[in-house]
Amino acid sequence: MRNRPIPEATVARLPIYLRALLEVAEGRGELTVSSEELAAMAGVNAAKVRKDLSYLGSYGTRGVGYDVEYLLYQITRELGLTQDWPAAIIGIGNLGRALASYKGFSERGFRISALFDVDEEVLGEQIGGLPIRHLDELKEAVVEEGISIGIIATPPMAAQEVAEKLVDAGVKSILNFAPSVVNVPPDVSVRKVDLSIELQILSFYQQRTQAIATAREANRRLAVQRKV
Amino acid sequence: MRNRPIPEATVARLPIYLRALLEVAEGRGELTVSSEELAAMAGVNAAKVRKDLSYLGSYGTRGVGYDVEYLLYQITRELGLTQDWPAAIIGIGNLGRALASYKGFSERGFRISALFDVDEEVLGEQIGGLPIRHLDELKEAVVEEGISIGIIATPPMAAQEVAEKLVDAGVKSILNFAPSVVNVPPDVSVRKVDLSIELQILSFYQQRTQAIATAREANRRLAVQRKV
DNA sequence: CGAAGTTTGTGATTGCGCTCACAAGCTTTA
DNA sequence: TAAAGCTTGTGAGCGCAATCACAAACTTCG
Ligand SMILES: NC(=O)c1ccc[n+]([C@@H]2O[C@H](COP(=O)([O-])OP(=O)(O)OC[C@H]3O[C@@H](n4cnc5c(N)ncnc54)[C@H](O)[C@@H]3O)[C@@H](O)[C@H]2O)c1
Ligand SMILES: NC(=O)c1ccc[n+]([C@@H]2O[C@H](COP(=O)([O-])OP(=O)(O)OC[C@H]3O[C@@H](n4cnc5c(N)ncnc54)[C@H](O)[C@@H]3O)[C@@H](O)[C@H]2O)c1
Repeated sequence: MRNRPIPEATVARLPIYLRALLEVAEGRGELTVSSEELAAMAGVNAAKVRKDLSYLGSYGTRGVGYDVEYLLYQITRELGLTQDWPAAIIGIGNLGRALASYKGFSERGFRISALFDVDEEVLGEQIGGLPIRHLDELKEAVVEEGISIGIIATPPMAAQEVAEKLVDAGVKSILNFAPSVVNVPPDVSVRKVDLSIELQILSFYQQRTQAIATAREANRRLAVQRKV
Repeated sequence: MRNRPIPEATVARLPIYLRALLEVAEGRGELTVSSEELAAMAGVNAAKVRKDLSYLGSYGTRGVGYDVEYLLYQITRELGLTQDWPAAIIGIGNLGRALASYKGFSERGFRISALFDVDEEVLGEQIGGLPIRHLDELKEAVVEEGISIGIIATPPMAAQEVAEKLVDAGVKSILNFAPSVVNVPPDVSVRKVDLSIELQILSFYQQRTQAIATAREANRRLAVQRKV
């Protein structure tokens, strides 16, 4: 089992377990944690927790649970969080600024180490000690700072072009906030965060339940009418 | 087929098709579009596009493709975007401000119609014409403004409490930006956007390919050594 | 009109992920 | 030491989603 490739769905949950484990470690000084407890904290099924963790190896003890510190270390290592991941943000507008001054990234070894834009107005401005540089300097900055992650926060029209510049500079991981599809070579990972899509999914389900409620209401009225 | 419930995976892709269709409609004045073209724009497989659209009904014409305007209308209707969805943002810090002044939401009928916080310092301040109100006023605002979506942008510790207040006020759809698990009754939908998790997934895959590259390199060196 | 060319709609197949259920293996207790 | 009690690790079964492949239905062309 432990030499099998880790399923994507599992990879996506490891960060959640990591967060739960940190909470356990910092909070009550418990040394071990059961899959049941972890499951409750992560909001998933206990069997899923066990199967997920079993892909990393047999790090639990039957009858006891998982050693918190040890499991923390193993997940951290598996996710590649024992090393530092310098990241660059491209497009320093509303969203880019919020991201640039967000403290939460550094907690897991992600360090924003360069900011880029093309607007003359903002070039040179400092945010959290970092100057906004021109996108033309991207390639040299990637090499100098060892940047491994590119965060795109430009308008959608510019996203593909910026992605290509990132790829050209050697960046293999991209997080895209612009609502547009970006195409990259197969050796590059792109993940997108699209708020508008999330809202549309919510409205789909809400509309659906509203429609059902309305239909029920109509039925009820018809029933009453028939009785009268 | 068209009376079957729409699979979740399909719902998540409809907004992407919608965006692609809008691009087709506005750009070149093409009246129809093929599944192949849509697939290319959405970055997915053509068969998937056809199957997805078939859940909405048979809106295409064989040998021709899909009528752009008609399909636009059908997807819009299915996603519930023919009506307005007033939303509230709770937690007006770095991220909340970026969201509050984002123009992109209104394009699809999402309207930010109230802002909430608990910090005395920011209460009363105006952002984009909206005042920041105290969280205690949430319930009355939800009723008055007909708010149907709650966007949580508070620190993680406050997220569960805020979610409960939203639920209590009657909100059935929640978008959570705080890195924490929130539990809600089964009739409420929660979607989460967690940037830190996205970065960790990226680092997992990047570390993995780096590890492979390093292993190859080591092998190569051993091979050279053996030859010498 | 008939044949060739397009493109949809969908049955069939395959693969992936979730859940269940339980043996294996540990701790505690007497 | 033996029995009872927990909790892990994982095989088996099931359902959802992706892909394939092709008949059906349309358009175009000769
Ligand atoms: N602000 C939000 O809350 C929010 C929410 C959801 C999605 N988004 C998306 O995030 C992206 C950024 O949003 P925003 O509100 O910060 O927009 P913004 O207009 O405030 O900022 C965009 C920035 O990108 C810069 N830019 C433009 N073209 C560029 C290029 N080719 N290279 C580098 N920089 C370039 C601009 O100069 C500007 O500073 C958009 O795609 C938007 O749709 C934003
Ligand atoms: N800023 C980012 O780019 C970013 C990125 C990823 C995730 N996040 C997450 O988004 C959330 C907000 O981030 P931020 O950077 O805007 O933080 P922030 O500290 O700038 O803002 C948080 C705001 O929430 C308010 N608040 C606190 N408790 C509250 C309560 N109980 N009810 C209502 N409001 C309350 C605070 O007064 C403050 O105004 C955090 O959970 C953060 O982890 C932010």
